Amino acid sequence: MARANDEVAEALREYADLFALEGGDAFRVRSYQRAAKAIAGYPEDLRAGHARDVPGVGSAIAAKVEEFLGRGSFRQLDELRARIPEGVRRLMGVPSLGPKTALSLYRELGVDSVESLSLAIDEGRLRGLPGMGPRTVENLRLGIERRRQAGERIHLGVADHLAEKVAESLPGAERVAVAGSARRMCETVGGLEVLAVGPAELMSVFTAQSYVAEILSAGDAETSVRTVQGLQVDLRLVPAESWGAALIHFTGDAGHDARLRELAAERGWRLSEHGLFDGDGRIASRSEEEVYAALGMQWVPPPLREDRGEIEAALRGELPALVELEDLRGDLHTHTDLTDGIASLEDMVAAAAARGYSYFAVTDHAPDLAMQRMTLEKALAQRERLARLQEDFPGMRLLHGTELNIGPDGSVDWPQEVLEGFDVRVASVHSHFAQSRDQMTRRLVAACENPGVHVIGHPTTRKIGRRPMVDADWQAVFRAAARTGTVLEIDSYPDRADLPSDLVRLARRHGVKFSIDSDAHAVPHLAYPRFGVGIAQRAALTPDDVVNTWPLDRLLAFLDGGGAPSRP
DNA sequence: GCCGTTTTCGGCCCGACTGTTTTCAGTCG
Repeated sequence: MARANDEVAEALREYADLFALEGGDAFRVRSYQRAAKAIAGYPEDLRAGHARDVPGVGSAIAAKVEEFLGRGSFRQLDELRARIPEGVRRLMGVPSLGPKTALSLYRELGVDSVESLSLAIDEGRLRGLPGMGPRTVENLRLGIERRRQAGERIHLGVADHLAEKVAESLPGAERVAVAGSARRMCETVGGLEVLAVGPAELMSVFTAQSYVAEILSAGDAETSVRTVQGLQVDLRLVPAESWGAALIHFTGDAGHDARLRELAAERGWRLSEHGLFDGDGRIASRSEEEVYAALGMQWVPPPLREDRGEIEAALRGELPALVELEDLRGDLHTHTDLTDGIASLEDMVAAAAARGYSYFAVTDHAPDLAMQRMTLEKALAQRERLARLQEDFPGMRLLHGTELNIGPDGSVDWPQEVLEGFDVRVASVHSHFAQSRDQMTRRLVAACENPGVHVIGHPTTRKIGRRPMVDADWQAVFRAAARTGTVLEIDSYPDRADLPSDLVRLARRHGVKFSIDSDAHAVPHLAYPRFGVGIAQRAALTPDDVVNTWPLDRLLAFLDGGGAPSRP
């Protein structure tokens, strides 16, 4: 499955949890957690490089990493695993149940799994334990129940929709904004953090909404509810003068925020959601820009706030100029009702023109996806319709494309001479998802090496919550894409979000170029690239990395250059 | 555990909320 880095990171996370369970020093726990996160996000494979080069990894953790790479574990982890059953660690997955409670339940009652906790609660055995009043026990019971039915994190498209609904339901607010992982454009989120400026009554307006299923906690400053879909939404009321500091604090992520507070502390100041203070004196708080500037750094775009080096870059004034939605000049992957879209060619093109694009590719499915009933006659007829439509849209170049199917052996459909008639050739995996890692790698590499293929569509084929990524040696695929000048798609469809940002980051290191496409099957889907741009920003892409920010001439020259490196 | 433009030792981020508690521990973000 994963790169060595991901396995190492998971082992360190487990070690951090077990270490915390035994009451280990909190600072050491944090060191293990930070190292795990840094290793997971490190672009080089640890097997090829030196763990010591990863920030947050010192000699002690480097030794553990080395031992893990050699034999799949390390001594200290083995020892903790021998003392604490796996189920005790999983107890910490129950909301409101942390390491202290987990260990106490295990030591006092032998509770070593969520199931045995459930049983202990039902039998009333928690009563009498220190800190275990009736409400705490009831909250544990509810927490287990909620966790059972809540399921997975949701993708950003669903979160975005809910965020709009929440904002609309608070008309009395002077200002409303979504913070948290949704603002950081994470591909999936576990809940929504909403900030508002407005009267105290907003809280009761909020809890009375029809989308609220349950009130989890309620205070003057923050209220948490669970929605009918099972998603947690936190609303925080913020004084206008603290808006910027609060946005920073609740946007996170936790690591980024902690580093900012350390920077403040180094200067003898204090940073919180209320502001940046020198003693009682307020230094900055009204806007994010003001707070970052007071700390001597550039404003950091939310998608970069992960404590993965952005703080240092911002202090040096060297943050990359991230690709923005406005930079996109076109869309290279869209469908119409000729195959599985629901909008006509004319409607899709008109909507694309309204977005101000300077080029637009229609890429309906190719014949091997038999259910789409594509034929050469239909494709050629569509090409003629597109040519006629072109006359109505002089400012936008219409490109006739196709979405090819990458067969199990890496070949694609349409004969070569037909293929050459298309302006844009996206090739995607639509079947045989369960191939072995070797087969899938060869398949994707072969598609990259096919000179008829311009773009690999939704490269991992994952669907969030429904289908896992295919198994492939991604480094090998990225090397092939870079070598052949094959573009890798960032499919913006929110349940795909494919490539995911961590793979985009890795691919970029290999010199791969990307296209941010909608994969639209209907007119409203043409707005999806805002999610794809979020993925690209999380991977620190600049416009030069994204071919559909380029002028048409440069784009076409790159595509038809068979991968010759292209510079602006 | 990690880390260093006052440091190789002694620091290491902040506040809200809950429940159980006579002043605070645990959890969360």
